[in-house]
Amino acid sequence: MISLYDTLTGEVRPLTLREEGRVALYACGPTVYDHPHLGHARSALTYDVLRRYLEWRGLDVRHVANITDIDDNIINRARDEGSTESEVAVEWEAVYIDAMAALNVLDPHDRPRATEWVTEMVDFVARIMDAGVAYTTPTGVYLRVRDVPGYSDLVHRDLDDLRASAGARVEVDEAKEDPLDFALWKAAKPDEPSWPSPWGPGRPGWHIECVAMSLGILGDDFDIHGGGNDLVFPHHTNERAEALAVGRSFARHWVHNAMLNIEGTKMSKSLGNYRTVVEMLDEHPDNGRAFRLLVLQTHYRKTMEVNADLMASARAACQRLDALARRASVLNRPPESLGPRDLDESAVDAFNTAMDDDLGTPQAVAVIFETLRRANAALDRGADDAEVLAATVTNLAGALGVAVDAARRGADAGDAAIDDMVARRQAAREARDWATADALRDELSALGVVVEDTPAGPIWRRA
RNA sequence: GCGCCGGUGCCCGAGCGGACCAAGGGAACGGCCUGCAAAGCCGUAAAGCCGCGGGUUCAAAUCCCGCCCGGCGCUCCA
Repeated sequence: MISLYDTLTGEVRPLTLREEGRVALYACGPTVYDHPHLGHARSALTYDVLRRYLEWRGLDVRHVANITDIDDNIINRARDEGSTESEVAVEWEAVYIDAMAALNVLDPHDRPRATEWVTEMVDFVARIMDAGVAYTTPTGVYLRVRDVPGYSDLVHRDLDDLRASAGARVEVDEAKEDPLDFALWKAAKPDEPSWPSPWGPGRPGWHIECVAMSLGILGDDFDIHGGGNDLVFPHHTNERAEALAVGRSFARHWVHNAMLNIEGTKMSKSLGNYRTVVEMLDEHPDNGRAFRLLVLQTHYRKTMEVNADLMASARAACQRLDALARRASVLNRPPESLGPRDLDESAVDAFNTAMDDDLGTPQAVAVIFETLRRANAALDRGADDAEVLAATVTNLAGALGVAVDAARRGADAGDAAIDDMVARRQAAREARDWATADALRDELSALGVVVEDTPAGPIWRRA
């Protein structure tokens, strides 16, 4: 049985599905107006791993991740660049999608864009108005929070308490009845993109988009709603209020991933430690995979640390995965020839047990590396179970989206020059000309190439 | 200020009442293997009182109280 922490109830509880065998998952995506940063990556990876694991367990998952392509940031960016909101959104959405692909994040089944759902949003707002829990002001349409029972349940804070701190950072709009009330529809300002509505031209409030799209695509009572824990309030709280206001059942389970720190402190532009996914990826060809492993090694609900040393150690760990695959590739039954049914049972059980318990990826990764050691030991003594153990490592890593690649000798191989040097070194070795062999190895080393001698001949890889 | 989450070895990070495993990854050191290496295996960590101080319990890293430190959130804004 798979259990997950549910933000609403504040406890780890069994995942009870709306429909047997099928999971409807909605994860909040980014607002596209700038480079995606490592926080976006962690969030996307969290739900990618959740989705992959559910599928690994045989469930049929429908994963929806939205793209917010209209909001203040986009409008400001367009204004600064002298371009249009649409151009900004299209440009940055492409960057985001490329970055996620580089991280081996599976494409969600649906990637709805806010601007394509405006009609549904207007309709949703209208129904909230009909329900009598919203009102209009010169600046837009607002939801009357006090009319929604249980409004603050998701944040686990008292309503008065919330109200008391409202406005601590942002000025309160005087026209609102209550400082907690929030915009469902924003009246158009000059030079801003707008859509027609019963309340005049304007654009949708942020929260209405996710309700309209999640309910619109997945239907009432869908299974899991996820996002960064910074979205618990106000975003998810308000989404939920909108759904409740019209009497619709919203998410059955709320999942939130934690933030990340860079060099021990929170990542922020003002501190200058703001890191984008593209920068991270550019620093090393294997960083995409290494970052995923790093994310997996910390539980998703805990703030994680990222720095250059940790990236390097994650890369080293990934190398061990590949090293095993290289050794195993010469076996009678290499890893790719064995399927999920042929794997080491104790390892798979331990892996599933860890993952079933609120996505225990750190323990799951530990199981993979313990199995890796067992596989290498079996290989050393030529034991029969080496094949199964090696395949287990590859499959379990794959279930988490970590690619294991025996052929990873530098994707940019084709380096005929290096192949040639390696061959000359091997010839020298066979002639017992150690001086020449070692000199060649030194040259290769200077090029960042490591040579490994195996029973099947030398193989090389980039350090 | 209010709410929530954290503080475990050189670094990261599991564990969250009890068999002494305080997992796993990285780094370091020793051994085996190797022509020598690399990879791999085995083993080690003369300082881990598991942030500090109390308490509960036969038993606490794991529960309770206080304190210190870090992080996140505190409406139309990741």
